[in-house]
Amino acid sequence: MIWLNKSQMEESLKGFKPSEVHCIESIGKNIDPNVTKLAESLYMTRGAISKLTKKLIEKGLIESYQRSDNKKEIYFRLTEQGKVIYKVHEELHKAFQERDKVVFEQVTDEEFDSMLRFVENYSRHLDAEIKKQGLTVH
Amino acid sequence: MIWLNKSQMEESLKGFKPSEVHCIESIGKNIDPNVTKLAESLYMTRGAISKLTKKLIEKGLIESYQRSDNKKEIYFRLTEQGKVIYKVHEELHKAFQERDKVVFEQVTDEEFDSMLRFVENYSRHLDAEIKKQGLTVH
DNA sequence: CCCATTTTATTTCCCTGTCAACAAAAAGTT
DNA sequence: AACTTTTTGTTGACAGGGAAATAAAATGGG
Repeated sequence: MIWLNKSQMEESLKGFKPSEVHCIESIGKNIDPNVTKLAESLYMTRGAISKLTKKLIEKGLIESYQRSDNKKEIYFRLTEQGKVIYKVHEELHKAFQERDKVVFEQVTDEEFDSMLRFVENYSRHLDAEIKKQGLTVH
Repeated sequence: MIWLNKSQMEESLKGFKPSEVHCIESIGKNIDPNVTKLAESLYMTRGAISKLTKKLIEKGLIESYQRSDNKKEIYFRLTEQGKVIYKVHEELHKAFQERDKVVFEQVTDEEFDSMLRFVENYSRHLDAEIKKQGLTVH
């Protein structure tokens, strides 16, 4: 086990695009993710995911596999190298959370609740408006 | 003066990309905007603005002009056609505000203040962190 | 079982915006 | 004034991602 500090971790992710890291993250977190699942979880088109996974396979960070009872869907898993990136990203995420903790700690429960309530409210409102008529939101 | 309802306004903006409308909006709001000013206000590179304005000129929505005492900077203004788009967008914006008013009215002053305070706090924190060391935020 | 429909993944084409190189003008320095 | 540096705008190469067309497999209905 090798321990890296924050800048070392950042350095080791330097060679990868945010979208690639996000894709690795999503593959690591989901169970049996396929193109469609990844597209939904990353809010991208299947076409984009198809290209992204292809690139990640070429880089040796992920690999694809199929089920014996399904010749259509293609699933992905992390390679050992991919798992390293996944871990580094996860640790880096924690480090940033730790760094920013002070700000979030100052927020009281009441304040947090009211913010959450507002966001949920607005979200519900927009969903309703979208359903009501067109597709535009703003 | 012609009055349009919301869907009619949306329809009349259909032929323009969001970036184009935003650019028109920014040109309409700023005084003597040049490429650099627009780039800053729209958080885009000068290259992107240069191409965008070129396209808007071809479409006849804006026109460029120079100052007699400055042969370098190029300013933009809306044409009559551009002003129409500007107005429609502005009205549409108001319409959406009106539509969503109910949600925002439910937020009390205290709640609003606490949200604002949090955001300012976080923003200041991130600025400080960026200054402190690298350029990364997350 | 067979055909129509749906789901899934891939590919091609296209558009948008960034980056880096460049040219021209302005500003600063000596 | 003559130079260097900075600012400003433009261009071309490039990459990322969306839309639509396509192919292949799965599902559903008769």
